[in-house]
Amino acid sequence: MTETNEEYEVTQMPIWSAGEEWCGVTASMQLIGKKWHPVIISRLLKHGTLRFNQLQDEIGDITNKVLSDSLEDLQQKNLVARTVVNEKPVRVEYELTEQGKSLKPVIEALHKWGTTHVQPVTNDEDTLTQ
Amino acid sequence: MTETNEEYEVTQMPIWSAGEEWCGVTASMQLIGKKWHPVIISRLLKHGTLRFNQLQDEIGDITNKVLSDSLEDLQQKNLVARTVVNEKPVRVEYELTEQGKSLKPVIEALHKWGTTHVQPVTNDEDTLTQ
DNA sequence: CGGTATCCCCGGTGATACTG
DNA sequence: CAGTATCACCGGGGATACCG
Repeated sequence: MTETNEEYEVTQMPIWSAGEEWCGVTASMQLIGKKWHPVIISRLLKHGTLRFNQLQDEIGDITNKVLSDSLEDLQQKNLVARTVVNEKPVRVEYELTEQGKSLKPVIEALHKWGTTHVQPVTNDEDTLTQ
Repeated sequence: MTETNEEYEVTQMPIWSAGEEWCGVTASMQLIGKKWHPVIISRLLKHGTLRFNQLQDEIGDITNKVLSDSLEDLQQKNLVARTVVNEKPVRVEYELTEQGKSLKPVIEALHKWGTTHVQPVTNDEDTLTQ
């Protein structure tokens, strides 16, 4: 609630590194460094708006609780907005806030690097010599 | 050892999301999604080569064990190279591999977003109205 | 200097079941 | 449909001490 579009303020401590300026990398990681956050955000970036179960299907192997917790965390951080549409049955929609959308370059960088520099292992058989 | 410059192969499972193509975001997070990895990498990107204690000083609040563990992990993932210089006392240098250096855009994106969109909280007093 | 070796703790993650 | 409510686990992260 209290739809403020302000920046989320980091309260955890280790933000400053000794003798260095503010570490933006650490700051970012505190907001999106959780296991499922980047995937969730990338999904919302791609589809715009998604409902709970849609999100769950998109991601595939995430439990209710974990998805719920993650979304809650993302809301607190003002990266995701939750909208309840009073229909029958109730529909709940999730979308990125402006803050969240501003993460696009970050997610794209992650995606690009992942697809370019990481080799997936199709584990039908280990083709490793050792 | 065995200085292969190949791509690290992901062995953990949840790489594919249901009905979707390879998820590069998840892949990336499996490699650099640990708490200290991005900071370490950003430090090495900035300084090129650093010794153990230099790295520790740069980061500030990281213990021996954790830094050691993180570096070990980064080596396994072929992102960081370790060189032992036999002097007295022994000098050990860490630098990014080519793989590691290729992360530059990612780290830059994280840094830029963090410095632009996250407000640091200098906790001398809570200036929050609520 | 550049690490190991222990030990411990907490919370992120997860499985399962239940609800408005 | 969109979640809570429990309970449990496991390992990343950390403090401290020791070593070649």
